[in-house]
Amino acid sequence: MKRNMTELTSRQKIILSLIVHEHTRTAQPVASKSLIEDYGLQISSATVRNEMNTLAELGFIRQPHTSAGRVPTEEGYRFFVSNLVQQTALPSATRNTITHQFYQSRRGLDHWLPLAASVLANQSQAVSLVTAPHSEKIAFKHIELISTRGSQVLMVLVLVGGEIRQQILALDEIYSQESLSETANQFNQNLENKSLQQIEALDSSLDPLVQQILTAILDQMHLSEELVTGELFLDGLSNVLSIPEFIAINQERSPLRLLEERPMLNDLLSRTVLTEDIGGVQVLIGGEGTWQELRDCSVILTRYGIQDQLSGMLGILGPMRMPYGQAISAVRFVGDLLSDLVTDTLIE
Amino acid sequence: MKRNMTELTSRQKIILSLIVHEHTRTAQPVASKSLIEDYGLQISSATVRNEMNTLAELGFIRQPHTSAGRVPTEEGYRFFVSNLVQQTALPSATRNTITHQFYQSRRGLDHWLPLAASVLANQSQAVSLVTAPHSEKIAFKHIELISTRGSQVLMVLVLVGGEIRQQILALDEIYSQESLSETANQFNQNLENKSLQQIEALDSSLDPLVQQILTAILDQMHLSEELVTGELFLDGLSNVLSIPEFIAINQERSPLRLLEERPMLNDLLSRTVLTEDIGGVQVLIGGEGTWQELRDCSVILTRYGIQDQLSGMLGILGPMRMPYGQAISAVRFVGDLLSDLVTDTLIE
DNA sequence: TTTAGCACTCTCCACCCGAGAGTGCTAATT
DNA sequence: AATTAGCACTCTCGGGTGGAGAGTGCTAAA
Repeated sequence: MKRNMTELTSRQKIILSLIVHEHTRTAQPVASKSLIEDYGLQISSATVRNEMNTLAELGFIRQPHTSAGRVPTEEGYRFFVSNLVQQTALPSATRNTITHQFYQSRRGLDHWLPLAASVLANQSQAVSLVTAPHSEKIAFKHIELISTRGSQVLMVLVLVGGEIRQQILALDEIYSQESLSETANQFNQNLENKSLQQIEALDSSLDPLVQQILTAILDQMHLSEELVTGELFLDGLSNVLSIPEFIAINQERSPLRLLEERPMLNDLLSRTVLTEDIGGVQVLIGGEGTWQELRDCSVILTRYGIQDQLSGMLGILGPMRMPYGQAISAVRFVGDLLSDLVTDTLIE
Repeated sequence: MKRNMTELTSRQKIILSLIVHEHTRTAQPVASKSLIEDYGLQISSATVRNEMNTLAELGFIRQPHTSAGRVPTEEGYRFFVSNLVQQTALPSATRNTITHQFYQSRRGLDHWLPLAASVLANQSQAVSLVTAPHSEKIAFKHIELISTRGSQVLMVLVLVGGEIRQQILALDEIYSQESLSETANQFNQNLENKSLQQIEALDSSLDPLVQQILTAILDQMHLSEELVTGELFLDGLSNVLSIPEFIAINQERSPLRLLEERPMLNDLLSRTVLTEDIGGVQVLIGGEGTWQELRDCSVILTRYGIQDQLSGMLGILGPMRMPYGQAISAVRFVGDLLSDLVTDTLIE
């Protein structure tokens, strides 16, 4: 029994690839005979069966029952994705169409993020998720105080990177718009590009207005530190409703719960894609022992944005039986596209 | 055969109510015998069957097949909701818990809206949706121009009602932050509380900077006119995965598509809940002939906000077999709660 | 090392059958 | 006239059976 995975003969690799391919296509166990017929292999089904036995010993494929065809195992998919998958680049016509959708009428992130989710969902026929980009280090850029009604003030805080946070402040007394603007100006002059830590270290002023606003600023900056603070764009849910893996035995264990429970999602994202540089695509197959909900699913994730400055995440969630080549290409393509867009509109 | 629906005898009403109740509980056809046993009726099953025949003639219940129990029809549910449903107010302990969640640490809409979706989903065990509130009439409140990099400028536009819209502008030439601030101030002085129409009617200035910004403002105000422009908060998807009505025969017809396709959703919302005053709860049963996707589902919707000023929508989407009493109460309760919160923090 | 041949295994589907749930109808009762 | 007991009838559901067919494993030959 060969232990080293890379010692597969090229024929074994071909057969494994074909099994994976055929199984993603038909969702059925793959028979030795159908393999040589459908792909025109110049070897007999008996030979294929012999090789299948070897692959089964290595743990890459298994039989649902005696005298059934073969199904890739989790290990099999993992080997396939690591060593055998070939990126099937999107057709250039498709690429152009997508790019055009993004660049027409530059509407900004609130247009691009849902569009990215929609494109990913369509291309992969799976569930897609896209998070808003997020500064690596939280720093003050600009504040605006707008008098609204009585002592209520709308604070609009812009962080370096372009993130906008708003809050309604109920101040102790009524201030005129002039004095509010003046106070905002002071903040803008003194705090520009200051990090959260630097601002926290400032001597606290005694002016109650300034004090109150400073507290609010710090609150908002702290909130912004959370990983997935703001919006999460999902799409393609209906792609996946008829896939048994997603309905699972009981609904408590459905993989979709992962998308609804923010703590779980944060955990997943921070443990995987956050460890990677921008541009790298990570493939998580079968929950890797950690996420029970993902037992029969795979997740493909990447980061987009600007290294060490600003980044968000995007990816797809689909059944383990998934066209990895296409899916990885789609994730990479959309990720790169968003990175370009974000770079063009960076708020320094 | 009685034609007038209100001519049901009180016993017929009771039986219809019980059938609806029992069917939502068990998802099974309801037998005459089980009805008198489980609810302790003082009449015989034969009498119940006679009444059932009348109800069947009126089209309120039907038999899946001869010699099976009875199931409410769409019409039956409609009659039940219009005439028989009794609001089962949420337990006061639950109400307090929920209210407390909303009022603790007043973080604003970005906290409340997902919370509302989550509460609705939990209370109804269905899919919930919440849209951000939206001004009835679009009017300018405040603008801020922030120089970022080169000739790029971040425009932050605040509308009356508190809606914030942002856009990155690539200006023709590089302007200093001072001149940008000055321009912004001019806008703030001249445009405050001006409606979209009023601003459109203004003489176009010849200053290229002013012209460019005015165009951007109008663009953003136009975007804000769309019904569901911004975020849509969904929750409870996993509640519904195991419900056959949602998986439907083919995934093209899944009711969940309605939540993913913005045009469809806009259509649904504008045709139903938009016609209603704030506080009114609308129940849409079985798509009412218009929405094929909702054939076996019901939607309960309401508006929240401030009449004629600012409003958003919230509601739930569940199987037609749904505990309407609870669901309607939950929607009404959360709607009222959000209305209060929005009123407290109105940006005039 | 590969392959043809063949017996063997297991699934899948169609069919049947009996039990049981629930009704509709009729005749008796209130 | 309304209600009810009684009973025959209908239809579903679940289990069991059996045959067809798909696919394998093994052996022996090339």
